Amino acid sequence: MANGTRLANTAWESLMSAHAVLMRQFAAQDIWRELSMREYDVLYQLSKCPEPQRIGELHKHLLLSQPALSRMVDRLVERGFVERLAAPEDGRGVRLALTDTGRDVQRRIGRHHARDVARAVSARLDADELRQLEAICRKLASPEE
Amino acid sequence: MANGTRLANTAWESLMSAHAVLMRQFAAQDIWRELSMREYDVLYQLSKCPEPQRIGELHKHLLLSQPALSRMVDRLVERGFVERLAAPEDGRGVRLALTDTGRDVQRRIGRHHARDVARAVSARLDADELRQLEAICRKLASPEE
DNA sequence: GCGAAGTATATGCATTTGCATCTACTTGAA
DNA sequence: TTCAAGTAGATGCAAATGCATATACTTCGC
Repeated sequence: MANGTRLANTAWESLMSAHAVLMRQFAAQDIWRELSMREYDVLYQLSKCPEPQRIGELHKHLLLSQPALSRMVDRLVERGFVERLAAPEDGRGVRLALTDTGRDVQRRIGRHHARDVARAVSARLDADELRQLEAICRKLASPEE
Repeated sequence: MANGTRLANTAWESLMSAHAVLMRQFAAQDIWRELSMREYDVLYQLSKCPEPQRIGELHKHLLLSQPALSRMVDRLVERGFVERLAAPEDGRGVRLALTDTGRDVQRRIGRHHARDVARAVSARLDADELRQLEAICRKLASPEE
């Protein structure tokens, strides 16, 4: 294996590993009664957009198949957290918006989760490292040049 | 939200996002015919240990519930990639080992996957950034001090 | 405009997952 | 020893997931 390949793979593996360790730690917290982590993820993504968001757009940010997301939205709608709206320019499309209840739940759980994230991450990295990590991950997530 | 909290959360979110973007990209590759990514992950973890590994140990490195892992092992055993061995000092325990076939499959797919990882990651980060990322993620994955 | 090809989302169905619980074994204290 | 409490892993069952495909719309070349 070429050295560049090894370096890239080692870095990726350590990222995967950090992801797994922390996800496991967050999942163990007792804040996921009302919403599973995946459901929270959907509500969180929606909470970030001022405008109702297209399902396809939402899908890009989640590790779920499109049909699984479609059905997850079914459930969230049924539970009154999300509503489906028609897309103005595309008759096939659907836009999703948080309901007031949905926004409340997201905020409440988000507050606890953010605290857990800050605790876990800040216990291991200092501010400089956090800034470096963010910059590097931002590049990693950017479209390939 | 305190600044430290925000910084930590922003960094974590960018890591999540990088993880999602790249996982999606890797999943789209046409190399997962014989093994799903999750199955590959199990075989890969096993391939790293010279000794047969305990299920509980394996479980720590995977984002799967214990029962889901137990059944995944069932399937991998049935397909001839893994074998279950008794644990020498614990009658409840099970140790897992790759079969020769399992090792072959893991290596074959691993070769392709490593190439994809190197391509994707190296297109976005230079060697210095890779080393920083690895160091930081290693700290992140370390047990809390 | 019109039909073929393309895209956004939904649905049918088999498989996989997680939660609760069970079994079998180990440990530790009296 | 013996037995209560603890741990490793397996199993029953309902719910969530992915794959293939259907449906409803849009777009593009003619």
